[in-house]
Amino acid sequence: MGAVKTKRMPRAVREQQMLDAGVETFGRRGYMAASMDEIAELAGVSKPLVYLYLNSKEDLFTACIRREALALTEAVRSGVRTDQPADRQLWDGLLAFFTHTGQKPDAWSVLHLQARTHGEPFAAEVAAMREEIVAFVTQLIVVAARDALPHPRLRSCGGTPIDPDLPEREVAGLAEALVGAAESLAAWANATPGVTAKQAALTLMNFAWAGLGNLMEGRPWALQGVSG
Amino acid sequence: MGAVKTKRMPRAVREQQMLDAGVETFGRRGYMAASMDEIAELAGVSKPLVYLYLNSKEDLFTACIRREALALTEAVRSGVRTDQPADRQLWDGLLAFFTHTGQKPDAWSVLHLQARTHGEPFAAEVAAMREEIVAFVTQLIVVAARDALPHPRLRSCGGTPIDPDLPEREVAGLAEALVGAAESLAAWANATPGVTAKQAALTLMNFAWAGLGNLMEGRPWALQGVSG
Amino acid sequence: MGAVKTKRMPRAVREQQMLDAGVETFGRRGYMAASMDEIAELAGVSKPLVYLYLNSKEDLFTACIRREALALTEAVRSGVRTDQPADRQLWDGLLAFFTHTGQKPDAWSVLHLQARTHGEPFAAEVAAMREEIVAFVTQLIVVAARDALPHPRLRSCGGTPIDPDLPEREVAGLAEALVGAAESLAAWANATPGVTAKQAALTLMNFAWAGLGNLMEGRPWALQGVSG
Amino acid sequence: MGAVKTKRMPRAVREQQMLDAGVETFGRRGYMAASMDEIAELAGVSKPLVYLYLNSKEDLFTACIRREALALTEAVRSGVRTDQPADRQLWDGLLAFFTHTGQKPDAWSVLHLQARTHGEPFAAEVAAMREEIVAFVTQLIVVAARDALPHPRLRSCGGTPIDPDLPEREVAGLAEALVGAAESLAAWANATPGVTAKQAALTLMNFAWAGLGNLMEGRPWALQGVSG
DNA sequence: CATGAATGAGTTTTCATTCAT
DNA sequence: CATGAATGAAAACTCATTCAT
Repeated sequence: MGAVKTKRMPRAVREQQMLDAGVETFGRRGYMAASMDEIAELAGVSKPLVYLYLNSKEDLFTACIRREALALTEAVRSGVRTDQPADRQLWDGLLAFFTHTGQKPDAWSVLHLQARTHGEPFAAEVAAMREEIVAFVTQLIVVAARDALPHPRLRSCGGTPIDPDLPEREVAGLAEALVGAAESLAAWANATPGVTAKQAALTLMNFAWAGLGNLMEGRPWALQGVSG
Repeated sequence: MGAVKTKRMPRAVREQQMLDAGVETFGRRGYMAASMDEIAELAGVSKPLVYLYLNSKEDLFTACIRREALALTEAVRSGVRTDQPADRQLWDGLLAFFTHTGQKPDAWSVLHLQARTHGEPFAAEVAAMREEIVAFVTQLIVVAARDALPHPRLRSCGGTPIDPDLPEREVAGLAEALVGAAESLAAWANATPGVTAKQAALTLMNFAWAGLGNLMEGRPWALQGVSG
Repeated sequence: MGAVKTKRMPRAVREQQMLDAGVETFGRRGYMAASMDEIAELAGVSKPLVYLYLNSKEDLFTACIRREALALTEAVRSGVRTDQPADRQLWDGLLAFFTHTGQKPDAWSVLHLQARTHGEPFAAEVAAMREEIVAFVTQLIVVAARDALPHPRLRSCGGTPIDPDLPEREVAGLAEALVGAAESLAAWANATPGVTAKQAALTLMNFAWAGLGNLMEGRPWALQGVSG
Repeated sequence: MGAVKTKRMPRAVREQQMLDAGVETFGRRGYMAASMDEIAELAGVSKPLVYLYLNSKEDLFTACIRREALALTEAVRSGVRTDQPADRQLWDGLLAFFTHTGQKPDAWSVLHLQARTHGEPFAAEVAAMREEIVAFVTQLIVVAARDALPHPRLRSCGGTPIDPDLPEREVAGLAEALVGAAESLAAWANATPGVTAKQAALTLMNFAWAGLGNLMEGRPWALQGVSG
């Protein structure tokens, strides 16, 4: 499992091994329950070397979060081609997302659970990543509303939605819901044997796209006795 | 904040005070960072008494999770009337859910974050609650498919979906997505000042219902080059 | 050597045992070389109890310094009767001082060496005690100058010396020198077998008193080519 | 501050740079708190080189003590001309002493505080230096007793005092007191802005010389009820 | 010579947990 | 019942020291 105990490696390599061990341990045990002893052993080095290179448990955790957040956003980014229609972009993004989180469950645990559960130095780190993704999704929703599903209400929208019926707050909520659903499905797919990234993506696509579509077309869900 | 230090109370009352203190402390500090000292002090009792009644930190945490899970499901259950149409049931359930999580943020933090972040004894506890909710939502989806959006494909479905085109796995994924979205929106609503339970519920309703509807009507999202 | 391992003692007693162990260990090993493990063992308790009662190594050290500084000044104070002539007061004070430091060499090491060698939280603590002693000696010098060794220059001095020929700074220097000599002699007496407190006091009395006397009488040491 | 990082210097020079760094660091941080890392960096060399040249932290500290002890005794020795009268020799010695300690406060801290505070390998080192100074002062006292302040009691003394009324032990105590006073005044002068070496020397001269004088002349301090 | 890589052994400190009263 | 007294075990972190290059 852990790196083979090899002596005398350049610092950059050792650091990556340490981050590997950190992600694995933090992801499985949780931030607080993970001990530096265990991480060092898994990395195949002594504890002082971990401290020499990464300074502290907090810094190590932050470095893990940062590396994995970068890797995830990079995976999603490189899976999407921006010259495609919005729904295709969303599909590609989701597929890349579920593929990545499925391949690196520990990293996903670090980002999705551990980082958010342990207060401010860390939550902010992952919040930045999340905002980037939410912004990407928001953008897709807006673009979809204008290009793919043209409707008088939205016809002359610019980059930011100004339509009074679909205000910023609501779009933010939609993006939040979509991203939240994706995050949950990622955990579910990881925990449910036999669920592939493609299936997860398709499920979410089905769930979300038409709902968004109806919404854009001015046919929101409504019920008597309920007012927004 | 903590219970007033009063002497000689019946065991049941003392236990509830301890659980109150536990939920508050676990919710704010996290499971590991919460100390039994702090919890005992907040509960207004001595530490040995906490051990006498609750046995251990693990048991205390489990008891907190169980109580709050019960309270949440109970809140949702009692918000829903099963003689209503499916969409109304979903709406009522979401409203009850967001109202409850908004009123007890520490309890929600315990259930949503802490319990899932700290391994097996606890994750299972909250998973049980989650499954109940997912089952409820699944049921609503199935009922909606048959009653509210009748379609030949689903006409003769019983309590469990057996239609080959909408297999269990897919419905489970949809329910998972919906619940996940709800969970994320709960955290988002708690963290975003000015977002009410009603707004959160409406956002999710809009997002989900029409998507589900289209799906039920046999018009899933599709893209050339993508096959389920 | 250490306290006999007895169980269940009241806090006040245990704290004194811990301070005893602290003084002994800090005095012999030095502040930094002393380990909390060693102190706890010598006190006959477990380490957590030391931390429960004394909070930290720093606080423990400070408590040791404070207790021993108080004990020393108290010993000197109670050895002096203020209704006696100045030289007798000085003699009694020195005797009490050397007796005390001779009986508690570890405590003296803590005050004289360790506390001054380890920076600000501690140096200030012992500086306060020292200032009290220096003030007492200064007072004796001034009183002696007026009462016991009357001289025109000093005749009408009040509590504080205002004579331009014997300014505050110089008296402070003299007191400093006397106290410094006493401190050194205490260490010397402790290190030289066979030197009693009485002998140390007599040596210093002989050394200092006549010098102060001549000084008061306006016959300071002078050498050609040397100007103040 | 630290030595400029230059390559390829002869060993003797490098060693001096290391000792410089050691004295500065030990003097400021204390022996234990000083880290070899810091010393190596301040010296502008790598840590292994420090070990190659100086072997260990203990040896480095010892070397620092030894160099500075030598420098101090050398400074005092070269400030005194032995063809001068005893009081002049004492004056010159004190002046040289206070001047040197004032100019090298870190070195003085090493000798006066750190070396004596950290147990046997080091205390012995500085004790040797101290003994040399005490011997020099003792010699001055004896010479003064015979030459400058002749008195029947001491008339036929040789290099070592044999008079039963002024035995070795007592002279040693006097020298110890004088040296101790000097040491204290050195620290006091370093810590009190505006006190010059000359002022410190004059204060001590005034304090001590006449006392010694009276003593030599057979008029020691005496009080009824007190017997040596 | 000089250094980046590496560590064994130790430090202070905390915490869940139990007993005697 | 209730609590002050007490601890075993383990955590994060540091440091003097060495080796391979």
